[in-house]
Amino acid sequence: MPSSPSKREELGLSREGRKSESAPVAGDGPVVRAFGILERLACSHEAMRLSAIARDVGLQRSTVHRMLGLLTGLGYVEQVAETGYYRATLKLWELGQGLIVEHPVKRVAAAFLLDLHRTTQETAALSILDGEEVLFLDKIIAPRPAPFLTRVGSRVPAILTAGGKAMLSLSPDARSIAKRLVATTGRDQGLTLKGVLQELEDVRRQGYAVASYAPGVVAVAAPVMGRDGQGAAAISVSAPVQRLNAKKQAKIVECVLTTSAQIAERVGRL
Amino acid sequence: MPSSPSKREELGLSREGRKSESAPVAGDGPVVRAFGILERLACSHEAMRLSAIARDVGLQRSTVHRMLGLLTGLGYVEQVAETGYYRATLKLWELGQGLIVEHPVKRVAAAFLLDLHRTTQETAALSILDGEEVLFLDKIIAPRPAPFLTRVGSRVPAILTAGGKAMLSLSPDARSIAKRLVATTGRDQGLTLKGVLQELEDVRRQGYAVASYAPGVVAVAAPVMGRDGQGAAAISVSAPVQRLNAKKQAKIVECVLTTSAQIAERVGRL
DNA sequence: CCATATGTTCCGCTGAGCGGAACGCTGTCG
DNA sequence: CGACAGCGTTCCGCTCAGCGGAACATATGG
Repeated sequence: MPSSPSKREELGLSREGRKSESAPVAGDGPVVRAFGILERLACSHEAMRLSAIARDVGLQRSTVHRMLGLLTGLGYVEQVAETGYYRATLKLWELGQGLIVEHPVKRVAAAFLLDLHRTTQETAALSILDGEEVLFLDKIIAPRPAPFLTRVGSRVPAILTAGGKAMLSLSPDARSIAKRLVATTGRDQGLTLKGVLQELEDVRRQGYAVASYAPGVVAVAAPVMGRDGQGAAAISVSAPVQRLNAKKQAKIVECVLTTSAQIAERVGRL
Repeated sequence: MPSSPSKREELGLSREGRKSESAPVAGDGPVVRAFGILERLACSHEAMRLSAIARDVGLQRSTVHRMLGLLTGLGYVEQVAETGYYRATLKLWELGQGLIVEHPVKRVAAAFLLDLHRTTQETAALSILDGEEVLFLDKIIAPRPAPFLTRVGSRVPAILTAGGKAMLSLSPDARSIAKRLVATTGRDQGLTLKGVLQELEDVRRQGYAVASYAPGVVAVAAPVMGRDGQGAAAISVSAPVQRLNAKKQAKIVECVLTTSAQIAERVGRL
């Protein structure tokens, strides 16, 4: 019954383009353009001048001006009073917050994540697999935090993180995803398809994954099994190598495994 | 010299309309309609059928169909495979998360909020004043949480919360805001303009506010002074009345006051 | 002072979006 | 079983929202 043409391409939030354009949306319809402008603004972190936006999205200044008027009317954008620069408001955040609050996995996992943090005294995180990337849903950072590269709401290529490997190890299309990932992001990491698949197999067998995405911090992750046997999500504990020894790592592995099982059980019977 | 016509009306996220329509956006341009549909979907919490959306938003089914196609292509919406229902994706959340992470006040306040929670052992929250409403930016909930009505990302009429009063007490247009609020939401609360203004005056003098928005839980809040002397934000501590006595409340007041001063100092010299 | 870049307004043109109508499908009721 | 109702989807002619070039006003600054 369903169906829909629309090619549903990559999300591609282009994390903070600094001066890179988020996408030349010229040639599309008004709706696409409006979102292009809003996204550019949302990624910017600072108020932008009209012409900067126009340049980035590749549209006429007059067009951008009108669009910004619409977006302002809708409450997604505001002008800084003195400078006249444009800036995204928090309305987007409000909307998004309403979404995440209702997310079933994140909902039940929250409490367990807190427990996990308390017993290990390290950073605990929850992530899901979306396409070839891992999306961080929640994170409880340790008092003395390690220099993490990820934050809640950010994306990372799946094979690079422990959580990503954990979920990939249960995915039926792991092979094709791994292939593409090795070809693209794995290029400079020196990853081989064979090696990756072997590792995923190991992960699947032992039930947890280990990885070091940010330099100097290692993460241990276990998949949260959905009722379909695939990995619905992954929980992980990350700690700087200095604070880690064989014994502590073993303990963390154990905690992560039991916690993931508990979450899976609660998610299973929703 | 900025400028811009656009009336910038209420945000009005219409928290979970259940079956109320988020807005009859018919008669507007494509951009406004697209956002209307997306908002409706984002507030829904469950996947919706095409015709339900069309009814709520007051548009032709064919129109909604095309719009949903666009939104799907952009990655903001997806179809549930089996049922064909439509649902908002987490892209909105990702975008919003990028915004909030960079929010200056929330950034510096986060650590202090955690301290505040640790020393008081109760729920600590950070809110800002937007128009006549208070918007909750952050919250650290106590282990045994009280039955809160608010969540991060939600809005509440300003006079009803401790944080709102704290910020209002420093606002130059407190009078006009209070007037409108008393007329609307204060109607059933039995608030009088005179009483509210008197209370705000008291709050301004003593530097903190007390309120009980959710039944059975009282909150103590202090404004975080911006460099312009107005309240840039407010921090608050909430606790169920059972856990509260005069001595503990006094301690909380003290903690909240010192914390707000510390944050203000750090925010001031950014 | 002119030169440059910006934000803003104006206006004729055009195609993206519009919505009525029709089609295929799936249930449901008589 | 056929009639019916509601749904998602597709088609198509119409039209107005959006388009962008051009002109204008207003800073910056050399």
